[in-house]
Amino acid sequence: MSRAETSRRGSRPGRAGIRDVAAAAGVSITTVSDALNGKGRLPDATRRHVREVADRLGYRPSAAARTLRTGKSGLIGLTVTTYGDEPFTFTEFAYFAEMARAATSAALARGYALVILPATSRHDVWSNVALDGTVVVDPSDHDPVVSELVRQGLPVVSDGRPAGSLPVTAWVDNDHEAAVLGILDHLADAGARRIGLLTGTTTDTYTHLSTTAYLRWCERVGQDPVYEAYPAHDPCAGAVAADRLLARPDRPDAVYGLFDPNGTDLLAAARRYGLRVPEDLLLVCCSESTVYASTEPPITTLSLKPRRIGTAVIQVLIDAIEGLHSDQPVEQVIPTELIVRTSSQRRPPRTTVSPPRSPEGE
Amino acid sequence: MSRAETSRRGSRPGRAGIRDVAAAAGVSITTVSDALNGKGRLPDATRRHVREVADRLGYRPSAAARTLRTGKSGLIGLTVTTYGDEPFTFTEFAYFAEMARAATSAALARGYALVILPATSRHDVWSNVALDGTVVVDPSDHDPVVSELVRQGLPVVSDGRPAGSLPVTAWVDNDHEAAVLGILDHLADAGARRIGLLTGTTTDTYTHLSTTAYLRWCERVGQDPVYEAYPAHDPCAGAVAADRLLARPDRPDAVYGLFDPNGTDLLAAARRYGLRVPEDLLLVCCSESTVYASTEPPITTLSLKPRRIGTAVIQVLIDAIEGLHSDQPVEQVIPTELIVRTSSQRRPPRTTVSPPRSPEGE
DNA sequence: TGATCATGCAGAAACGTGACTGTCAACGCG
DNA sequence: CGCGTTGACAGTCACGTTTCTGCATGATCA
Repeated sequence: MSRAETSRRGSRPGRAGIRDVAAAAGVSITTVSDALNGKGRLPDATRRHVREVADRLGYRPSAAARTLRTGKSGLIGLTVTTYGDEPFTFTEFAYFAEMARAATSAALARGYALVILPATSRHDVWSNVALDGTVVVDPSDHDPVVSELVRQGLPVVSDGRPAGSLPVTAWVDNDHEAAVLGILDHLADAGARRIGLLTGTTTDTYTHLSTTAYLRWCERVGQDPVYEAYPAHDPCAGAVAADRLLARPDRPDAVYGLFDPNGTDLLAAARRYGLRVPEDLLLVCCSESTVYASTEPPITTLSLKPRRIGTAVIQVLIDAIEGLHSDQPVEQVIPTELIVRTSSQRRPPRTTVSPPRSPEGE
Repeated sequence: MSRAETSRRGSRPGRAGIRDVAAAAGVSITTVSDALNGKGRLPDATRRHVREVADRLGYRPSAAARTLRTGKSGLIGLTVTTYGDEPFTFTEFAYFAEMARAATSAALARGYALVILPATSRHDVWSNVALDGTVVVDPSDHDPVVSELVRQGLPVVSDGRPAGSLPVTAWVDNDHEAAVLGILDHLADAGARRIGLLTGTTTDTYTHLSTTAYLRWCERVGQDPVYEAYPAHDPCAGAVAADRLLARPDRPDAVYGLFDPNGTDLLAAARRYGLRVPEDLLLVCCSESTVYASTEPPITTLSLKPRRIGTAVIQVLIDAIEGLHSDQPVEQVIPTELIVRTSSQRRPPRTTVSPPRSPEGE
């Protein structure tokens, strides 16, 4: 029965199927499949011949059919808990962008592609895409999507240790407690007497762990906690909270801001109150943005190394997908990096400013 | 033949198939399919019953099987031309992030999801995912991936008008020429006598159109062009080029920077040379970043409205996918927005924004 | 020389769904 | 009462792969 060539006339004229290749090469579809996938036992001559014919016909195997047959789609879901309507979160934006970039790159290197999906539980979208696994960034306590995916037997790896009893397959995170303690010690070493904190009102683990570490440090060294909390998803609220923190009667002489925009917010607030940085106020914030290298003055930042996290998350997830999870632990901790700049050093290395060369005094 | 329940024992125990639902509901799989998809003619009682049983079993239709059958996957590829190894480009990063966010949101609203794919022509990844269409951001002259996709009959919509004879289905872009002319007029209105340009050495259409518009404007008003070009993908090269521009003997008294980081670069360079902004130097740059609202001084920026572009690209693409392209043009121009701040106003307290163009100029 | 075995390939069964076709009863109508 | 019509479903094929099974053919060996 030669229905291959004839009955396919109704399909896309530009797309050739495996049967067309088989007919053109004078072999069976089994041979074509084996030749192209490197399976079976075929002489090199046949293999080369089939590949040549396939190339000539512009044959591309149907991803849908392959997925249906093999059960593997090569797709990995990427989702971020969102605080608003947008699919991405606002606050950790530079972090997420870097992390997503590294994750995309790492996945691509192993033959997988990333699908951006909403954290909301929209069944119609989630169930319409065949996933091999999912990356969840900063999952909330009882994320219904995560539970559903795990229930379906899909591996789920989270960026950020899961809160509560979220049944993720594995997670990758920083040691936020150690990072905060390191910063506070760094500020104290630079001469800070009263260190304030700009934190969030959200209940995610990052905010929680960092704030707890701050409070414990304060207790240890005998300092009264000085902090302001604000809803981290509101960009304006950060500026207001920074202003409030510096307007307090017990004004801190050093501040650590947990979120990316806090550096500029605090800098602007300091200017308003006539505080010089770092002479009157030491500043550190957690950020991946490069703008803090060229602010006036440059601001010391804590990098959570999103590139490394994104890469690690993907490696762990794909290992789980391919059944290579072996004996390594399913919990991975990535070290943070403190990028020390002028804003946290009481004695800044006076940079010599080159004199302005004015060619024609204006 | 009741092989449905028995032969499926080898599959995932957590996943029920349509046959399981049919058996549990006491109907045929046709009825299940019709009931869940709203097709056929079924009494509401049967429809509700089937849906209830499906929910109870946690039935989720196989996306792969549905894709194979219907030919639609609900997936849209998103790719960006890359200048390095990373899948995303560096320079237009804030732009791309905003655009991708809006595109994701718009796609989700219509039941589609976005797949991040590399611009490189890696067949093994591209052909492993079943796409309904693709968004290409700033495609290069003769992108082989685009040609291949179009050849397969897939709709391709580009962000940025295609260079050369790239056979895209449709495109969405700003009017870059008008934007540049508007900025130059704006700077001239503010008192600029010699306006410089910080541009790129790349050959993409954005850089090309903008630079050409600048040169034409210079010719029209009789000013010698003063510009520096640098490879836009190198973050350090921007700072060097900004420095070089302000070190020239024919130093401009106003500069427009085509790329996102140019604002901070130029500001830093101006500080090095003791130039006050805006008194000695007027500054505008093209950026989507919010940091320019709180720099010292705040910098006037041109926004390309990536949110609107991302949304428009997705709408056009999905219309093409679903065959709704109707009679509207396949080329859509999104207006830019000039966000005027202190850096481009010689008299800061002036709040009223001067009208953009004066047709009776030189 | 017949049994064993590796080689090179073909046939056909799935994968899970959507859609087309067919069947059977009930019903209205002349 | 016979007949066309319609509602409510069931059976079955096809989507395009991968893969299991199996059949020839020639080589090797006891």
